[in-house]
Amino acid sequence: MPELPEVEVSRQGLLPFVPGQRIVDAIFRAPRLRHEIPAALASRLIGLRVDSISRRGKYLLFDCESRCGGGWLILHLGMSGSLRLVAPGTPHQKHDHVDLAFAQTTLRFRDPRRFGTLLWHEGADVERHPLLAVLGVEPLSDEFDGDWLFAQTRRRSAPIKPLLMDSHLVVGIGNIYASESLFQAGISPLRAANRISRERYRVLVPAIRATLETSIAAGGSSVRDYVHSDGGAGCFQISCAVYDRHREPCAKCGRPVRSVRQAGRSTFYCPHCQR
DNA sequence: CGTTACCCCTGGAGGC
DNA sequence: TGCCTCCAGGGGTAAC
Repeated sequence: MPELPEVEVSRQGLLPFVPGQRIVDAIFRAPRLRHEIPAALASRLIGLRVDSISRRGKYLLFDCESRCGGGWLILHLGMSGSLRLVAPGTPHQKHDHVDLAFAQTTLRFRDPRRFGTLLWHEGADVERHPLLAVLGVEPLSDEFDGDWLFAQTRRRSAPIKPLLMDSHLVVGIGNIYASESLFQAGISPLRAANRISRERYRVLVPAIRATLETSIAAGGSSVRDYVHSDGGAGCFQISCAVYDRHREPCAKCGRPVRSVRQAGRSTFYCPHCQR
């Protein structure tokens, strides 16, 4: 489920409850998610205080006293991961793979498909972790603007849509918001990135930013429900203009939305409104 | 170097 | 009801 907005909203949901708390227990019920979970990780974590929670792309970064002998817990929700805060002692259900227990609450990670990731980085410099060091710019940062993306795509002949999803270029834009942003900007997802004008990139980038920020704001209004509920990601089913609307009428022109496959992922767009 | 195919895994939807 | 196929909001790696 999670794209950047879901990860950010999850982070915001944890902020009032987790930072400042000490890990009193760590339970790993699966030997591995995407990566193997070191057998010694639980004992390494117990006793450390979570000082802050930050985000890089779709990774959540838990600062566990990293500047005084600790390190960073790196969490990626993958395709089907979700976080919840539950009362201590709450029975776990299927696919509840990780518990981080604090004095008053337990952070529980559920991930049916196990594409998620849990990693430990010893020491303070988490940005130098191999998986983080190669990441591109944050889409909500000032650095990410139309001129920058135009410059970055001069030698890229791939279609723009899979490029927007390339985390080595820009992080956090997943399959839904890539389609939605391109629809808002009126750009065909099939168009080669190096055949899009600077002016159109100056429309696309704000469209991406607006799409992500709108979604964060919508999720943010129900943050408590999200992190505290055991329901799914219902609050994130923001109205999509084209995503998952194959053959439905386009909101702008009424002609049918088309679905195509690009780099193994479904793309939705309006052939009439997007060029 | 840039681009794409494949793979990891479980579950739900729909066809027969 | 069961069985099969396909699909799913991610991303690292290998091969072209």
